[in-house]
Amino acid sequence: MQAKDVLSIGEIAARVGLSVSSIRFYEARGLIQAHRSAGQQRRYHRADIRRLSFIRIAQQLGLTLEEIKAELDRLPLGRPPNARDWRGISTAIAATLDQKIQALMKTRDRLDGCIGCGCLSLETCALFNPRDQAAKGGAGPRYLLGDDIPPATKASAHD
Amino acid sequence: MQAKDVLSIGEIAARVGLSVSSIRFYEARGLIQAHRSAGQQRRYHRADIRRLSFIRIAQQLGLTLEEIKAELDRLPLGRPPNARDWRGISTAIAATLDQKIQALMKTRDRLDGCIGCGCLSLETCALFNPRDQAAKGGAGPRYLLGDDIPPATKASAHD
DNA sequence: ATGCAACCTCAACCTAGATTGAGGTCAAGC
DNA sequence: GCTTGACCTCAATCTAGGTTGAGGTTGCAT
Repeated sequence: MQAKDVLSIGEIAARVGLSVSSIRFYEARGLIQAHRSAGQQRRYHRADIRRLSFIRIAQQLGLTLEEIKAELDRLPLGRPPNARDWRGISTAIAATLDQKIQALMKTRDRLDGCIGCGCLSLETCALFNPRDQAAKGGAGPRYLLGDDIPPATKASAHD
Repeated sequence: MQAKDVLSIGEIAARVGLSVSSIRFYEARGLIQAHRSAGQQRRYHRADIRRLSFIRIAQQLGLTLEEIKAELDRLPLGRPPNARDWRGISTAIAATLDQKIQALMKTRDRLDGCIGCGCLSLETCALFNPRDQAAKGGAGPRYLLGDDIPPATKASAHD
């Protein structure tokens, strides 16, 4: 297990369990950079393994690439990040996760109330109220989980 | 407030707080049906208000349209669903939600362990382990939340 | 010095969940 | 009976997060 300091994209992909195409995609999105060989092939440092692994984990945790980029942008520029740097941003992400869990539990409780009260009877039900916008605007269940709520859409619902 | 029994798509859209285009989209996806006027315009029944509202709520709860369709398909066919029918599927959804919360909390705990153990040190870390596939395969954070885990992808990671 | 796997770019395609626009029809009020 | 807003279909576009393929280079081992 010789400590190889410079890796090709295929090598680093195998190391972190990502596809080559994803890594190029992340580069296009600004989450990672590579320097190039004389023939324009991407070359990575050992430290990039950690960076890519972090991306993978953060995705498992439900963060968008935008969010992940925001965290990564807080890493130091001049030197490779150390354990403390990583611990810092992991802690930040744990907090984000907590918020998402809280939001989900709150919603769960509301649903409970709705079921309990013989609800789904409209008008009185918070979940059924059209003015109670939450799921509009993007793909996926994201708003629900604690992200920005987009400004109310046109739905002129005067029921 | 006259009880109108038949509604146009614009009317029902306003009632439930959805856009007209979404409702057509849901129809294309098989979540709702309309009968048609002589001139091919969609006509909805009062009972469809509840159906569409349910779709909205279930989305807020983070279900995909596929999942929502699966629930709706369990409603009776011959008659309009009653309160008990709705209560039944709401309960089912509460259970799904619980699973998602559990999964999220478990992941949160794992992250905690990782931070605590001075982790992010690779090799030993469960979250950092490439073989620990979870976020691959589709869009969004969905697998994480307890959905099907897709079969392991090619990543030949023999680190 | 050559062969071939791995790399390069760029464009097209994919799913989910829609919105927007073009071009055309319906129906209700005056 | 005509105007006008609401409706119709169908195709294109969008975001997120990628994959796939075409067509063309690089670079390492023999």
